[in-house]
Amino acid sequence: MSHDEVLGDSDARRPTIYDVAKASKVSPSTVSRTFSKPGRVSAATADRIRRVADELEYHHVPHPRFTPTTKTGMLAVVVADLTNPFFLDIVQGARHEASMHRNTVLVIDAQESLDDEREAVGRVVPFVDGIVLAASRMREGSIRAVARQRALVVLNRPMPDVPSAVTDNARGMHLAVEHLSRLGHRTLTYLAGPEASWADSMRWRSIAEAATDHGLRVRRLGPFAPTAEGGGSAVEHYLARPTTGVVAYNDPMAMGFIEELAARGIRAPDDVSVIGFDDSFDPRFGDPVLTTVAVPHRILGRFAVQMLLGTRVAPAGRPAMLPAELVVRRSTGKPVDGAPHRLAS
Amino acid sequence: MSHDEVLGDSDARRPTIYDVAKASKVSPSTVSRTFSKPGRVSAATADRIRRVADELEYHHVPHPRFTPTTKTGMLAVVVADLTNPFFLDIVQGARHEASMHRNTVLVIDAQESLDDEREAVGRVVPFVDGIVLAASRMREGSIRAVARQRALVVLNRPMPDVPSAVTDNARGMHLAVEHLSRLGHRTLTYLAGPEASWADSMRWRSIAEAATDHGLRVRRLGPFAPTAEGGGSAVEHYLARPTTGVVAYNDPMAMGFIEELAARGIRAPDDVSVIGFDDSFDPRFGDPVLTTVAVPHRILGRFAVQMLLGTRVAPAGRPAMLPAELVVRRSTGKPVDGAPHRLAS
DNA sequence: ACCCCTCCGGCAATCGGTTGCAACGGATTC
DNA sequence: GAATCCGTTGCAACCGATTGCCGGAGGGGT
Repeated sequence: MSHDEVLGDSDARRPTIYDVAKASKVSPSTVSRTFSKPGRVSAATADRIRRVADELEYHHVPHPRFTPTTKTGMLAVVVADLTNPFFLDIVQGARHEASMHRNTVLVIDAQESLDDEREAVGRVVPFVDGIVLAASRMREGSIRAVARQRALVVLNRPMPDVPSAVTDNARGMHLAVEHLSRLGHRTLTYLAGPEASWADSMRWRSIAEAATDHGLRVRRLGPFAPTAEGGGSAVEHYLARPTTGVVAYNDPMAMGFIEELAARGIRAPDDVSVIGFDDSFDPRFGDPVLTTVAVPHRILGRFAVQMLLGTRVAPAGRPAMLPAELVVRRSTGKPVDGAPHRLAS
Repeated sequence: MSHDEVLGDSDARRPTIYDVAKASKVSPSTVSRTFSKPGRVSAATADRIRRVADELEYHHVPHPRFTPTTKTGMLAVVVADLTNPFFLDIVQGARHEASMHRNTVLVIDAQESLDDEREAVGRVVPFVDGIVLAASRMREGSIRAVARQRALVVLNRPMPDVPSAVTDNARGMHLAVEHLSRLGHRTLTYLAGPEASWADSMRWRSIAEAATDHGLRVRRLGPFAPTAEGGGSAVEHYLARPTTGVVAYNDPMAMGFIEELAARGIRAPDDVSVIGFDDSFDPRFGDPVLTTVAVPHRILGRFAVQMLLGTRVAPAGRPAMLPAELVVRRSTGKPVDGAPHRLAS
């Protein structure tokens, strides 16, 4: 991480108090005091200095002895996609907890891009007291490197020896499969999310295990983008070999999937049962309202900030585990006779 | 804005390279090189220094000659409420444009709180190259003070002599009223948003004008919180003296209003026509899908960043004006006979 | 034995704004 | 006329990490 990568070039240099001092024939300290100690400089000289400063386009920014060791009261929260309400909730939780301790949260939307994430983290690291990576796509090595520089908490991705918190994906997936099994489903499809995501591989592994436990068959489809669009694009592949039950990597995918099905005249839960993950949508919206595995998003964000600020001690060495539960709403039901075969195109 | 307000107290001082140097009996420069110039220091000394640093809990942060004049490649976007998709879109537009110029966007959610906004802006200002205030609640004086320090763009609030962009609220409101008038509505209610918001007073003024032009009567209700909850809480007051047409300060309020009505057995558009503002919701969701005044959110964000980076020159002295249009969806229709009187409780 | 080159660590300057201390000059007071 | 005081300004140190330059130590070649 070289100089130029971190900070932009300073070719278009702004003027300094020294320039202003020279131009107005006073010492730099007088210029400094003009701006930062009102009244400490005579009105006449202050006026003169201000005029010169305006001319030179010197803009004064309060510069309270910022050194690499001073605390700034700012925390960065890096998310993969701000338009996913799941992350929005994490941010809200973090923000709330931070403001209780008079800290400011800076949100960074990495847009699922590894490069953007790395660059943003590199830029922000010298200026914040701590960092929350809410769903990092970075390599473990890079994350550890950051952790050596600043207080860091990783969410939704377990990392030994780095403070981290995850939700109990295995249990959540188990509940989902059990629910589908009880309803009478025998074949499932898993709509996979980003391959770089720990949660995705964890969820796939868990659904496979749970399916075996319940004597069901499950198939993996994807990867797709973890968005409504991604879910929609899964439909075509799905219809080649449909199943009565579908579990998506996350809620936006599940919703996009249901919509695209509806556009083709296939309805949930009548023809297909669909389960999402994260409980990220406001249950007042959507049709049908999505059955989903709920994780305590807001608490995750709160947790992370508490760990950063030292309010809560992280369990040493291993990630904290938060519970998951199944929220049964109206996108799941009993499979109809003949389905899914009548769907096959 | 004093020292202590801007940066947190530094009582819990972190160790410096000087501490490490003293403890490992080398000069500070050697410590510096150990971390920032790999290979420049012999493996033996480097190891020793690293061990001492670990012991003292010195964490090295690359510190690329940061001075008040260096550009950091970071831009701050301050929004009033991140959970409002309207702001989310502005952020996306800003983010996209910024990343095209290799800049990073830091999002700050002020949660409609003046204090939080002021504090956050004060903290972030020394470290960013520019700031976008997407819906500031701050006083004009404070905003101007910030503008003197850093490149600044104000959105949704016109400010003479400060670069700003607004949407054509008057025209948008005119279209909304015209639409309702054509459908046959004769009485309207405006659900007001935050009083500190310029957009709110502008929208109220515009609807009053437009109503006069079309010979309608309009009443103002509020202020309410600019959220779904706020809209819901408006219902009670509304029902005391209902009208057939309702225009809300923004979309979340309109949605919350419709929901709460539905909970009481009153349906839009059958019993009441409701229009929102901003077109912030994904039209795939919601029931009924909201008729709303659409403003080009994403373009606003893009615009702002272009003005910050100097890619686009702002019209001097006065705010740039972006067009608004009416998106007719399904929350508006002809008023039924007898309505609204049969609603009166 | 001499020269040269490389490797390594230290000295000191630098960045830009802040601040403790001292000096200066005019006005007031004895 | 000298002592005192206060408001104003300048000098120089400081913050913490980086970096150009230099010099000493050690190795290899002739």
